[in-house]
Amino acid sequence: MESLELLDCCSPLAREPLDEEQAAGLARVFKALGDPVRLRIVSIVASHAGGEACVCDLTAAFALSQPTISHHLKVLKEVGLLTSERRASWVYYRIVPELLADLSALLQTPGGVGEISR
Amino acid sequence: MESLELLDCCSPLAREPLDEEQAAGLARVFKALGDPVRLRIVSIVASHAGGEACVCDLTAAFALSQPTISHHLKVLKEVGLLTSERRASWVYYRIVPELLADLSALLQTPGGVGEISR
DNA sequence: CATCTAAATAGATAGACATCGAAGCAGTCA
DNA sequence: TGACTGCTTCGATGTCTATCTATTTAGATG
Repeated sequence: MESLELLDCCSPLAREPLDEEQAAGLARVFKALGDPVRLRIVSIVASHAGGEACVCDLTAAFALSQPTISHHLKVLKEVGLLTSERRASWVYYRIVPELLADLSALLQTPGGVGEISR
Repeated sequence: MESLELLDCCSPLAREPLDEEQAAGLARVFKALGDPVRLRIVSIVASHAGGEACVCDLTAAFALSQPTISHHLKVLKEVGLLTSERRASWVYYRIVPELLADLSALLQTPGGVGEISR
């Protein structure tokens, strides 16, 4: 897992243009979220009791093969949105709230909704 | 442009799992942001003087052909992240801050960063 | 009108990706 | 140890997409 100081700190998109490197790093994360199945996986994990879900919970939630779910989990983990931990027979996935918070801050319209335009 | 009540209202990802339809709609938007060029376009437009930029501003910022930039603008517009307006010979693009704000709210960790895990 | 410039569309192509079944790996348990 | 279960990895495949060049559309202007 590569480090993910994509944002120096909470700078909103609108303050200044992203340089190529920042854009490349952030785009990887958004691309990971840019699949309906992965978005649902994230939301299922995030809202699951205890803040974690095992792969079996997830495969049960989709009409997709288990390897496909595993693939999506790998993608989400590679960009730093999820972590995993094996306990006994099961592997549990958790979200990384810091990264979600970073993305949230990035997208925040400075000064609040509707202040920039309109 | 289809309507975009993707979020009933600012509900964070973690409150409850997204249903298929919500996930599909949101994933389209994240996918649009999931390309480095498009992310930079959004940031350039958002941070540009007056809150708008013409296509010529954007083509000048990339080592890409004009049709390629046009393609990316179309994608961003189709998911509702940008609007465009023609004035004289030029077409000006603006961001839609409401949608960015919705996404920001969606990704917000309920209760603040780091409260859920760790 | 003829011409020029800005932007969009069309068509082609190479690379990426979501998905599957099959095979491999890792723990558990009798 | 052997068999079983949960998950990951591998390899193949059909679809999607980022990019290009060429063409077209739309305003402006002489």
